[in-house]
Amino acid sequence: MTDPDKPSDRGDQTRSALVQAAMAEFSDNGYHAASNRDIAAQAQANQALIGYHFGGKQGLYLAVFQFISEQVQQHTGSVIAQMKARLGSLPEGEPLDAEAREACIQLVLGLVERMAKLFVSPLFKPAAQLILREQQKPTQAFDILYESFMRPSLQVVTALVQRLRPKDSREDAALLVITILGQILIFRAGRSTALRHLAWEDIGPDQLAAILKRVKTSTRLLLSTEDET
Amino acid sequence: MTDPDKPSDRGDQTRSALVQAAMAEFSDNGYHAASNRDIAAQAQANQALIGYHFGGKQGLYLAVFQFISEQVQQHTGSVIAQMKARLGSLPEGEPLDAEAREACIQLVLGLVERMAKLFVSPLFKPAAQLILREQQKPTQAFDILYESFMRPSLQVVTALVQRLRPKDSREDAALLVITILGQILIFRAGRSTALRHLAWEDIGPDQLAAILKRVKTSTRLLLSTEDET
DNA sequence: TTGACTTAATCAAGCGATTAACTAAGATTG
DNA sequence: CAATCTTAGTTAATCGCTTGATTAAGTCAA
Repeated sequence: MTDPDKPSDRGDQTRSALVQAAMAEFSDNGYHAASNRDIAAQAQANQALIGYHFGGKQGLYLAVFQFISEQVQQHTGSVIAQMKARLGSLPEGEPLDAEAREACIQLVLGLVERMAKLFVSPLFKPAAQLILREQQKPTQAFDILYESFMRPSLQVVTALVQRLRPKDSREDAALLVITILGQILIFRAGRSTALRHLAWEDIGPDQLAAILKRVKTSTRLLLSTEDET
Repeated sequence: MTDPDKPSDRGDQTRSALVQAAMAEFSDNGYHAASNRDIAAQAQANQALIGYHFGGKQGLYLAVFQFISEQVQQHTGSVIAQMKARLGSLPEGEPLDAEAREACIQLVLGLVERMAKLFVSPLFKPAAQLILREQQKPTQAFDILYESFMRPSLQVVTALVQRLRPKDSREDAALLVITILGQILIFRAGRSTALRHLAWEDIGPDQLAAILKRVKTSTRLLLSTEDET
């Protein structure tokens, strides 16, 4: 019964190893450049197992995005849940008092911090590259990403922002959320440019702290200031 | 002498056609997925001409980035020049008066507008995708991009920002510039997510106007507000 | 005629997919 | 109990096809 390293089925271990290897290979140079042979070799498995377990290269590709979605949800799920709870407990019709405003701002800043850490993490690099590529040429894989964690997160954050800036339309709030995200995303999407311009060799703890300070300051400012007309 | 559509050498036309076709093909699914045969076919040229004119696939790839660099410089060069001129004419040691501040802010907003238009333009889409890909795995091509137009632009904007926020260190200013850029970049790098969340089908003139309004408002705010400590 | 340019043909190498044969572990029999 | 069957997982080998590069022959304006 109590087997040491999970007896699970042999198949499960193989599938997992293939997905891990595939994520690395696909992210490295794209779907086409990754070869089933290389993926199998890196997973210490036979090439034909890709066909057996996933139906083929494309099936494996989609399985990678399933895996990524689960990973991200584990990382941000708790903050999103907190936001939903707070949103539900907010007085419905009327403006927020200072205390409630600050609590909401803290929630948004918390999510900003989590996402910044995720984007910058070396462990998340392969996944981030795959997500970025799907943004340029969305396939079926993008739907998996969007429905599983992007839509839920964006919706709840936007709702929160709209409570903080009651004069904003839903589109105004959504635009603000997107641009706040952009301030973080650029450290992944424009990584090399950012590093060179900042004369950083890498993004370590010190650099992450500097990024967070900048982005949190800006975000707080943007959430607190009503636009002039 | 006065030939209608440039007599130029046959070779020039072939090279140009190959570069254009290559940009489209490379951007579509990446370096490896693009085949010399497809590129040649789209350029209505023979496959072996790639070897003859560019030495091989990689040479053609680099030529594409030369071309992109020239394109971008034509698009943003004038604003950068204006900035350099303004920077030179600013009083050296002392804080700026309200008039000078506003002029500097307008210059930054002008660049923001140009870059937003560029990022969003369908014509620039292939180039943008190639630039994004080079950020994730920089090759020799990234050096071409960075040295030709990224470094000059970033340096002058950062210098301008530092005059607007004298308390900021050079790194503070650089960070602010990067995050402002991020607010624009996300509409290219995170295009699909942004479109879905905003319930936009595409980024047309109306959507571009909304983006510009949001980004310009935020940028002005960020440039004008000293950070609290 | 010269030299830049272009062409069709060919090469070895790598690709994704498929197949038939093999293994191991459970379930079903007599 | 043991012989047999069933099924999931795995393997090596092979298929037709496309890849980037090269080459020798050909074109064409100066």
